[in-house]
Amino acid sequence: MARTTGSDGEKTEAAVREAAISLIARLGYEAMSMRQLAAEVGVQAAALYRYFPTKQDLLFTLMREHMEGLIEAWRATRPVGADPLARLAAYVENHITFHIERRHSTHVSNMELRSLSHEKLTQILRMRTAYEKELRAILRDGVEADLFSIEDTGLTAMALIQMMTGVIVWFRPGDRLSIAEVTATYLAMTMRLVGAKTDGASTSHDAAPLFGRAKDALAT
Amino acid sequence: MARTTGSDGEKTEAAVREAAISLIARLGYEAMSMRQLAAEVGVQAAALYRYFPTKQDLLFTLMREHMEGLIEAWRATRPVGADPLARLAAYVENHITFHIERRHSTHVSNMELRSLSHEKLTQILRMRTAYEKELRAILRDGVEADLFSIEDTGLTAMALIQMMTGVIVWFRPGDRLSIAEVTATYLAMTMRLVGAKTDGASTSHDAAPLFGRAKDALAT
DNA sequence: GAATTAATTGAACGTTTGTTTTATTGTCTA
DNA sequence: TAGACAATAAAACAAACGTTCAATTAATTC
Repeated sequence: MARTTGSDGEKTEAAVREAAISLIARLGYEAMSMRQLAAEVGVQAAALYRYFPTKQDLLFTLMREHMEGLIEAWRATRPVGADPLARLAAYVENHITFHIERRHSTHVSNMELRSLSHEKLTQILRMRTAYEKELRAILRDGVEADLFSIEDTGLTAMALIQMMTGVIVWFRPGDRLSIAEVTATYLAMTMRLVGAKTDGASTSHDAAPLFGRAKDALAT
Repeated sequence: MARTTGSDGEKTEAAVREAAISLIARLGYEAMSMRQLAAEVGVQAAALYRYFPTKQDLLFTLMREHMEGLIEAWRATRPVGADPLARLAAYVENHITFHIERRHSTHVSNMELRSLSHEKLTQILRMRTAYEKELRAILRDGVEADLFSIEDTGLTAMALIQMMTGVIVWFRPGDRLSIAEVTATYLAMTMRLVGAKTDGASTSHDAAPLFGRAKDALAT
């Protein structure tokens, strides 16, 4: 046999991407075989090579698009010119919702970096660094404006990102908490972590009002 | 050829463990071949099967021992009967130093869970849950004693563990910061994150004194 | 110093791997 | 309706995989 009735290149390629993300997230890149992926799509293994020259190119494409999506999402959301507090809140919200909504894709991008060639790895890490740099800038501005109390900007940025991305390890859609609730709680934790000085006389004792406001902000 | 001069079972087994941790951490479990591991040890692939019945058994042994070591380290360090603040500080210090000192082993235990059979996975997860339960108990006690301000104990415990374990992603021994400095900074961040009420009138503004005390505590 | 045990080699097994090649069929265009 | 092109199947490739087995030698025991 050969070409099957109703076959369409674009649809097949999309199906390959989707199946690959799910399969790599579940089994790992090395453990997933091209035959397995092809079977999931409902096609022969050879057909995959019409869309991706090699297995590693497929992985790279998935990762690149994930990072591009993340950076684009932030670019579209970030409140330019706003105060560091609002910018930090926007960063946290964007980061968490993006990663929860793309759990599988995030898993792939975080776990399979070592399967990339040096050259491709560099490309992905460049994007990642650019994204993280935005958070460091927010923290630095906040410290300069005397809004945050931070010992080490770089270290705090890494700690925050690890904490936020870690959500996908335990969170499952349809859990006890909604995405908005999780995001609100993480936002409150973030604000305390950076020692944020909220409007007036709020001390470390009463995180509740901050928590409340975070929730409101997300409800819109 | 056959048995080589000076060969010793115990030494070989230890060398296999060590090489396996390093190799799996760098390449991943699936990507590492038994022949590669054998070459690193300076032995033929068949010799490995004298010590570990299968490749997966080797992985499981490494993970089990890592978890046993972590739990034992905490058991030996934990200040029983102390107040939640001191217990939390001890937990953070133990967790971070343990993981930094065993970066490779931690990488293996965190990244290769999916390569375990259902039965072996359950065993590892049981240990992990028991360890995390300790942190949740500390947080709960702290909230009850009105020492912490936390929205959700379980969620906060996960966030803290993700944040702390994440250290191994970016930290390299011999970095700008020493292990003690990193631990001290993470301790300060943790205390703010849980809204810890320090001795007297400390608010969210002045984290510096807390930071200073954390450093002192670690210097001993 | 002979017998026994411990440690390892080297070759081989059947599978599975990523990838390539060739042939075949559906779909679109003129 | 003929020809061009797109999309796939089927078979084959060499290489690498985890693992087993029999043979062999070093160390230990008696």
